[in-house]
Amino acid sequence: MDPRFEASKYENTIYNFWEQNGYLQSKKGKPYTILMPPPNANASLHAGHGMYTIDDIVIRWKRLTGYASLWIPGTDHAGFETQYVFEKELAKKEQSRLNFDRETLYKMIFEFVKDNSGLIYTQFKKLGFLADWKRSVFTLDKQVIAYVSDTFKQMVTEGLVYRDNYIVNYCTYCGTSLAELEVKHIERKDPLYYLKYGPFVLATVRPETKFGDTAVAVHPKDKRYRQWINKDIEVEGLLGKFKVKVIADSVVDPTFGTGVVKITPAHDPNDFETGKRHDLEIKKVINIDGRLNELAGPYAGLKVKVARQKIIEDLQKKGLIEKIDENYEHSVTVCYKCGRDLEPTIIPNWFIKVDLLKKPVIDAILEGKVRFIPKKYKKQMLSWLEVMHDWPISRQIVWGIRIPVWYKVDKNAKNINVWWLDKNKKLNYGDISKFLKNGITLKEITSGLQQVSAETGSKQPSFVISNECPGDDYLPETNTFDTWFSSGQWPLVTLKKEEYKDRFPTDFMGTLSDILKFWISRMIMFSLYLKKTVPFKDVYLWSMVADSKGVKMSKSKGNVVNPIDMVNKYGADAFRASLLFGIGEGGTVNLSEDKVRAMRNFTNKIWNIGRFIYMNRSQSSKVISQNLDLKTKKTTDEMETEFGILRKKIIKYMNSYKFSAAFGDLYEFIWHRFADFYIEQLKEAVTTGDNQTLETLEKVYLNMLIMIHPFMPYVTESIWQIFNGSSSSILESKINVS
RNA sequence: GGCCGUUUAGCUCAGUGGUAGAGCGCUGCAUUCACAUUGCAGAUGUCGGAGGUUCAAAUCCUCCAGCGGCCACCA
Repeated sequence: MDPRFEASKYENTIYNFWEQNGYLQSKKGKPYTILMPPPNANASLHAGHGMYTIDDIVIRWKRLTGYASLWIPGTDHAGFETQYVFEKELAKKEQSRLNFDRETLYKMIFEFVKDNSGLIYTQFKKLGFLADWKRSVFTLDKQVIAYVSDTFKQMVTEGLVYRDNYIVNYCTYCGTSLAELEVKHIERKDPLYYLKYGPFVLATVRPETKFGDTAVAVHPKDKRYRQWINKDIEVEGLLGKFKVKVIADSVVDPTFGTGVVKITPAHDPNDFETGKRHDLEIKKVINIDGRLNELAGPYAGLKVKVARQKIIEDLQKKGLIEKIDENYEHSVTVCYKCGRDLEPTIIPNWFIKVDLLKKPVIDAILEGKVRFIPKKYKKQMLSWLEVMHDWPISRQIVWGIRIPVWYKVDKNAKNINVWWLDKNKKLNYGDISKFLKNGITLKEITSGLQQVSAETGSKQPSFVISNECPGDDYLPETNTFDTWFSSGQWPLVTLKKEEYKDRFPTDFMGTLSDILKFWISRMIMFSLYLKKTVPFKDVYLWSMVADSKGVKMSKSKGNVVNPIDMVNKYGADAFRASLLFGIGEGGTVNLSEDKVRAMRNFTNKIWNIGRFIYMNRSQSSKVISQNLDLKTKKTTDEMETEFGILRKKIIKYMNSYKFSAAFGDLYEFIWHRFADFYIEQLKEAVTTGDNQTLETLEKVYLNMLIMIHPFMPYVTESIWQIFNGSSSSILESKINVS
């Protein structure tokens, strides 16, 4: 044995050994199943992925305690995320999504993802993950698309899906609407304009939406304005005089500004709700390209921010601005992806009614059918489920599973807006009837199709749900499902049919806490809806991996630790252990090179204990064992007793998922009790040929190796094979937990 | 504004009613010894603050403050 454990010398050989000898597959025994949270197909490993180690520890521990543990991997197409990355690549070539029809764009992204996928699995293997890679599932695999489409069909049939014109947060840059979870709120200073508005003065940060005002609201109990309620007022505006109704609504805070609010249902979520309550007209003045439309008169065609400046100047000229508060602080909703201001706007969307679906989820959590570790996430989950609104599932991007809907288009077709490229690659936009009347064929439109937006409500065209095109006179819905709509069905598409009998619900779901609401909630929801049972029993949430000071890693801060660098330098075992050592369960994980180095030193300590025993074993194999002297006997007895106690403690910790505590105790025992104390005490006896003591040392040592194997698989397996032969595996060992 | 978490050594963090702990860093000593990626010894703490419960509180309770997370609202 070398005087040092050189991880790089063993890791590949050991992993290949596991792979070639079927250790990635489950063995006989009681089933135990973990589904890997699918990373983005085109991702490469970052520090956060390191936490998948937790799942691997559980898989290995369960294997050693006699379970047929199985870890099924997969990758996610990550719709919005991936298209965003791809569009950035396009932009480098001075192109944009608008240059391509949707089919071409889809194919291009598909190729892009294909070129970049596979890397993360190679990296996972480097970390030693015992996953059954042959069973990998991609969320755009045929059977997944079919399953997800069937779910949609069933939900439509059961009345759980509706289309509606709904105010959504729309990112004019990314070109799609976002769910509430995908928006970010930031605090910002913006000017608050006090506008003269007929008999009133009112405060707004968005004067450019005033062309879409369809009411003015005051608080019902506000005495100042009581006389105006339900009356029309005449307002002098930039486009001349107009009349607008005064309504009373308790959303108005009489102490804010002047206590008067303009209501713009088309461009503000609150105003939209208010508008619904008072049955107000909806006047859209901003198009989804972020520009004002013809209702804005001379300002039509201007982008929102430009228009705002111009409008303010013009209002000032007309003397319609009373004052401007330049230091107004408020929170603004921005796109979580590109950081730009979101435009609340009304576009047709597909929605899932969640009221009926979320109830069983809440019950299951309350009944403890799904447990959360750490416990605080149970409360967080429940409080979020309570306020959960209907889920807008349509995204106006191409990278994803298309909503399998086809609109019937006949001679009288209308109420369907289309964006399409003609033969000359020129983008056309408008109601489909306009094009058909001008002699353009449906085929021409579909071959260059970018987007379809069908009206809702009474104007909604008829449609059929089908994966295949039902006929020549149909136009496909171009919206795709929200990524979480498909990944939410992950537990329902990863197992083989026959496995649902004994591997479902699965046992453990270890994932990052920041997708608790996006993903975990939806998986439970879909599973309860479709399978009438929860998808997994225990959810283990780990927090963000941060740098040594607890600061989130980011390229701009320059504090990113590359896991693969750490693995190459110090070994996979050291990197894995550094994510666990000295942390609280569910807290921030601080990663630093110092810590990885400390753990590398520990692997070396484990190795050298083995080296000591091994050297003496080969030397003393022919020496006849002596009678133990009393002191030596007492020490070995103590050692065995102490290890016995530790063993029970570790089992207890592992059963309650206290990985850090388990590893910490093993570290303490192996280094500071076994090596520093017992070996030192017994060294003389062993080196002078006391075989019996050496055997006891070896027995305890090998048992220790088994216990720590889930945490440090490579060094333990390497030593095991040196002691027991290169065809043996530590994974064949059994830890008796009873 | 609501809920949750957190505050312990220079740094990063464990600890849970009974003598304050680890890793890294620091100081001194040890070298043909399994390992210097080592060993031994040591320094550094009013355990955020104030009250309370208890024979006994870092640990349980109340209040306050700082930090963090989640949610809601912001014309």
